[in-house]
Amino acid sequence: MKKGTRRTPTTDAVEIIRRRYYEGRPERIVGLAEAEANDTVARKICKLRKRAGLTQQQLAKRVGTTTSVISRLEDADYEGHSLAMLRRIASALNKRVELRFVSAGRTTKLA
Amino acid sequence: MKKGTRRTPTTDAVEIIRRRYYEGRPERIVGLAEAEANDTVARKICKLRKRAGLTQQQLAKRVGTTTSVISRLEDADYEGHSLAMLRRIASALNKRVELRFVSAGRTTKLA
DNA sequence: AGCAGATTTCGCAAAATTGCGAAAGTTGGA
DNA sequence: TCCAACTTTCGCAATTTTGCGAAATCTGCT
Repeated sequence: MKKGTRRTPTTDAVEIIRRRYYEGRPERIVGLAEAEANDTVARKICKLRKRAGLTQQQLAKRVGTTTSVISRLEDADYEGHSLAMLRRIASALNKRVELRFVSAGRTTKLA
Repeated sequence: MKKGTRRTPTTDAVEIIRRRYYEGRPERIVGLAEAEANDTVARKICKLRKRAGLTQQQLAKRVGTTTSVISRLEDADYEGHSLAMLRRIASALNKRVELRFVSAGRTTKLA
């Protein structure tokens, strides 16, 4: 990569698109980020809990909180998940949170 | 799985261990969760940013925040990452956050 | 219908994270 | 060494998430 005078020149397609769409418009990024299905995290927690054969109350006890909190976390509209809480839940189920930044659009395949 | 009278009986090793160690001791779980290398998330962000050839300031602009915030997120000792912020960062780099709850200890293999 | 267990919703206080600017500290090159 | 760019640290306000209990809903079963 050459050190650009103004800015690193790019031949990267996604980078070009990004510049067109988001540069100088942080709101868009924030919006995008929010919009992107958190939904999934909520469902994951829910499925995980059910798969473990636990009620919200039982999970709450293990996590060290209450049912209302668990319920909130499992709510598809909830957006406020913190890594800390996700980890607590994972630990309570003998799991571990794995985080990955993958190229937009692409879905990671597991072996 | 049979429906247990009191509680679902288990032959699952990790589940047995979990019961011995954590049941009724939510503090332990919280502790474990905190201890578990957040470190990694910080490094991921840092590497990701550098790989994209950006300075903290440039990333900050894209994300819609300041350098001090980025610096904090990249600090290995920082534990307060929120999914919302991680997503904003991912979006700013044309990526997406993928979250997974994997069995403790096991490392996921990619295809 | 009536009951017991499970989940959701409401409200508010406490705690934690983000926002932001300024100052201090680092790093690399001229 | 000096300079410019980059990163880290500090403090505090603003916003957000968690904690928690009570009441309202929902579900499945008899």
